[in-house]
Amino acid sequence: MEVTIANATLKALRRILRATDGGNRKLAAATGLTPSQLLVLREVEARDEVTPGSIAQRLQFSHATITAITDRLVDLGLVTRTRGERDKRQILLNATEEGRKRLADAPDLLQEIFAERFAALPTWEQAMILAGTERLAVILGAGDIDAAPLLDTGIIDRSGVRDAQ
Amino acid sequence: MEVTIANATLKALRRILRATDGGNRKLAAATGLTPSQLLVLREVEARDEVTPGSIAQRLQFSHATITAITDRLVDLGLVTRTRGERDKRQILLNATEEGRKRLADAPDLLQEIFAERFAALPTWEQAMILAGTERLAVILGAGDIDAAPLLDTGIIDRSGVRDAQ
DNA sequence: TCGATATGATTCAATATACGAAATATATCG
DNA sequence: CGATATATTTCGTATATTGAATCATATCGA
Repeated sequence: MEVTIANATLKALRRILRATDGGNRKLAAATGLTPSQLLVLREVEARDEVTPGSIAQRLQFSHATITAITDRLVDLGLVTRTRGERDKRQILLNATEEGRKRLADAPDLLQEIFAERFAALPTWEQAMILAGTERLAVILGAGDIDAAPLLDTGIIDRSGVRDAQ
Repeated sequence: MEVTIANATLKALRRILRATDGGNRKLAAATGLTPSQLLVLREVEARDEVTPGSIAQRLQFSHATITAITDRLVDLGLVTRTRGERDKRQILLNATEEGRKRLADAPDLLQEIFAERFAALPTWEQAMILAGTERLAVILGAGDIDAAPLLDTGIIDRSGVRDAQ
């Protein structure tokens, strides 16, 4: 059964995930935040006026966890809580100036790595990598990739990946 | 300087990281382990006779953390501890049968996703994605990509990012 | 050989993470 | 209005994570 292309891609992808993995901790440490705090702060800053619930969903955390982390971020003065006006059950989170600054100051690890190595590649190769990576992002991200259904409903039985050839 | 390609690639890469991120938690939950435990167990199973220290280094965790997680894995009967003979300060970790089984049973989330979506692509596109992804893995992984030196000593080309603190 | 120092691992204390279940407040629907 | 659903928080508990201190073994220099 020819699984080679998919498998090789998976293998490469795992290497990428592995390589980029440890960085998060270091990065967070550099900002004086924990990885989770950084994650949440990023989410809040990216789109203002977010509710804890939406962050929980997006980050695959429980509401309780988001509440706890938000508590800390508010204590640190990086995020503010406001009661929603349209719907008073909701809480709206916003990043403070300090919060935004903290994020802006955070060194972008991937960026650094790229600055060193990606630029050295010939343009055609850069273009190829871009194309492949974007495509992969679409595949993985398409339709709000939620692992839940896959895991919950019992793993897809198909053991072999069909491979055009 | 054409930063655009690098930037677009970064953006796509972040989407990938984002998409694959939540999965880890789900995956771990599905195996009855925590993400960290799964991470360590994988490491132990991959190469037998590993020392806690090497895992700590490889995973960017402190020794204390590895000790704690190992305690748990031993309690669960998934890993064994043995004193090293060559060097009696060392502890050698091995995965038990049960440990290996647990890993084998763990659903491979990326695999599942690929089974559904990757196979649907035309071969030429699969090939392109593979090429790009592998190249990216090399770039990111080359020379044992350790975030530490980059962050700690600010070796980076001083193009703009200043170290936070 | 001995003593100084280095290394590998653990223990300890403190904080943060993460969750489910229950509680609270508000919305919405009939 | 009352029933039910939704958004968030509170609470209790288990785990994660770290730095500092500790213990045992290695190794190096004289």
